[in-house]
Amino acid sequence: MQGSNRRKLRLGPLPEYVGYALRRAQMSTVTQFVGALKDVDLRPTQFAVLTVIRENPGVRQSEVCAALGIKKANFVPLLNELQRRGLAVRRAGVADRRSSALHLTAQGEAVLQRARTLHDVYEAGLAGRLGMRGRSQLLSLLGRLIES
Amino acid sequence: MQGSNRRKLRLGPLPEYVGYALRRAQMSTVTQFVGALKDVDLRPTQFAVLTVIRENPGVRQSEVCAALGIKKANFVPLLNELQRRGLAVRRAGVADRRSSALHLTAQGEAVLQRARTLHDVYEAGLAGRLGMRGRSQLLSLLGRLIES
DNA sequence: ACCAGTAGTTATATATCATAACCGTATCCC
DNA sequence: GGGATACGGTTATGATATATAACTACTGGT
Repeated sequence: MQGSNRRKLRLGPLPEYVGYALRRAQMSTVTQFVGALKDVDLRPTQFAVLTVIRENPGVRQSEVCAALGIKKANFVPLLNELQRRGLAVRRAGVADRRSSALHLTAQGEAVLQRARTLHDVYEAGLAGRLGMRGRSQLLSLLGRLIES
Repeated sequence: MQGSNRRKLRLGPLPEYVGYALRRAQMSTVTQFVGALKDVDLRPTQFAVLTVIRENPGVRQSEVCAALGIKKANFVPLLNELQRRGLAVRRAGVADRRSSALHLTAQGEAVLQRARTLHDVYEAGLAGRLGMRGRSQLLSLLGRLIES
């Protein structure tokens, strides 16, 4: 990343730690993700939010938050940005006037469509490293860590 | 996390994405890590830095940065904090007066020792979810994602 | 009509991650 | 040996992520 400090350091037990390996893997994949989707300029969380809204037109903010593990307070600026960019909108709730119903705009649909194409390339790159079998094993193993 | 928005949302293709699964798994494990080590009050990065210094007494900052994927600029406040807490020290470099040689203090050694005990419990919890075989598979698969 | 709870917002603090510019020192090389 | 160049570390700064508490507006039950 910088400097040619290529004297190999001893990492001790770190490489044997699941948490450490997860951290490093995630740092690496996020970087790749951002690079792969830079044409549509979407970060992983934004991509996930758009996807959930698209799959569930009219959802409430708190539902998206619960589904993705985002705090409702942090969701506000996140959605503001998507709205500012014309990708998603808050519509007034019909039954419950406290809540807003989230929808993608036509442009949001288009951008998400394009993002998916780019994401597919990125995902294929990961699958290439893992192999088909490895990929499904990984998904299964990570799933065991997620369930709280 | 909040609200009883337990209407199951459709997540679309998200659960099939390696990147998304990694993200969720890491969110979950970091939370567990912080909880497990709250008695010694170490975050994952601090724990990793102390470990590397301990394994390589006298390392330079940039070496630790390269080994752990930390930007040198961000390493400064990180180490400042460890030094402020009396866990690590910068000693003047002997051969090269630009660099500082990093060492753990006696207290740093003690805290790291204690941290490792706590970390072992946390790691065992993860291993319990994965199984011994699953754990080593996971480490292997994550390793394939890390090599850039 | 009251009141407890919910949806969303605001304000705020901390941690994380990235870039660029800078200082002092070391190295290279003529 | 002296000047260009590179390196180690620091500072400053900005963007992003994450967490908590308090507030407004509204809901639903009794």
